Amino acid sequence: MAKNQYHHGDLAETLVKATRDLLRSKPPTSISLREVAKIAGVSHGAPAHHFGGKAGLFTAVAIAGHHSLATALEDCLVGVSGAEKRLFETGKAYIQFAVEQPAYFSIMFQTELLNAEDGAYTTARAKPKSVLRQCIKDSASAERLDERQLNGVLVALWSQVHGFAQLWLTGNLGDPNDTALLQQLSLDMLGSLSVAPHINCE
Amino acid sequence: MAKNQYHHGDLAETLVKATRDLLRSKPPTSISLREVAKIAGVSHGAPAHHFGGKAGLFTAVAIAGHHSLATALEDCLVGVSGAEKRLFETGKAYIQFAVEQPAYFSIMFQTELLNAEDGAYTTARAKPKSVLRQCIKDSASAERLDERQLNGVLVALWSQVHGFAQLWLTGNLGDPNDTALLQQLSLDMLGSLSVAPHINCE
DNA sequence: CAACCGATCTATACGTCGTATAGTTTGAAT
DNA sequence: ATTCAAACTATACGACGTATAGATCGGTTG
Repeated sequence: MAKNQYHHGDLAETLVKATRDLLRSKPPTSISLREVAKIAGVSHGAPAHHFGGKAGLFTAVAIAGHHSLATALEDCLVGVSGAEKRLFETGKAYIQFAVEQPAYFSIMFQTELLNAEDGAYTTARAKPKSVLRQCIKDSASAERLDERQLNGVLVALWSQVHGFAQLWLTGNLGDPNDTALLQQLSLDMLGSLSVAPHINCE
Repeated sequence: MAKNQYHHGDLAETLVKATRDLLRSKPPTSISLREVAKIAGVSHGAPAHHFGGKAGLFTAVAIAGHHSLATALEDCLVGVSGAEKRLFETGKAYIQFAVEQPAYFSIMFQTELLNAEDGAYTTARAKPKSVLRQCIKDSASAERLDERQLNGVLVALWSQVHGFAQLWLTGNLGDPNDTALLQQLSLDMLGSLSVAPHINCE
């Protein structure tokens, strides 16, 4: 809280927030520690003390991102009933999170920019996964699934929404600015789970 | 071919190949132009002339990667019959490509490192997509699908294998070195298309 | 055959970056 | 009041991407 140059209290969080703000307008790769430090009003050497280096700062940002994503996945379900609908909403929320803050989302999974072995990071990134898992587990027909099948569905669903997000953000599915197309494609995709089996039945 | 310092003929391709080799042992982010130039035995300013800059070189590598991926997706189907089996094999091939050369695969979709608007790049990255599309189109029951449904299935499938690849490579699904787990998870996932509808039926 | 010329590559320089290190300041405990 | 660890600054260093001017080559033209 203190505005003194030294010991201003929560520089760490300030730096994380500054990085998050920068991520709204530019990708992780083009963000420099010096730029973050300047925004926070500290010397460019300060971040290293709190985070050990650039990877450390990015890791802290990624951790916050995973917590934020997990929360978003939980919040999208308030007042939503029906197993199918709940799964559908969760998928939409995952994609929405990624699309609304592309750079924030991307840094969360760009392990070569992070201290991927950091315990807090591995713990944090397990949260969205467990929310998805619980969501699937709650679905009515999931009771018939054994642990391995449940995990298969989890991986399949997670992969689907995650892959869609990245493919969309990188322009592989069409113009990333075409929100109408995004709406259509994401719904078609989430709905195609009931279409896909036609293929399996040859 | 000439070993003279000047005009050695195909420096461009030499640089691309050198980059590809580096990608076997380190991620794109940690590769420097100067390092690539040194391997190719040229001055560190040379790459800029051929590719305009780092992004240009990476774009050339990404283009080669997409061609390579498209070829892999085609080659995996020789002698494989049955619509379901062919789709299955294509999915496996996509994942295999990504897992065998993680950095090569990742640079292909890391648009912030590339000249994403480059025509040759956008053309090249459309190839794997069209191979997938044809594969789906060839499946027996796909005849019943209209254009939009077909596209929905394409996006769903592509998203699934692509997302799985990235989640796996970033360690989100388990130890990336556990090949047995990879085998199990990928098969479970690809097979879960017939399990998923249970969820939709509530 | 000789002069030329565009393309290819080198040499050099510049600003920015991440990081390491030594020094300075602060708040709190003794 | 003094001490001390933590927080932050100041400085320096090597590596990087890029721009630019110069050197060198192959091929073409007269």
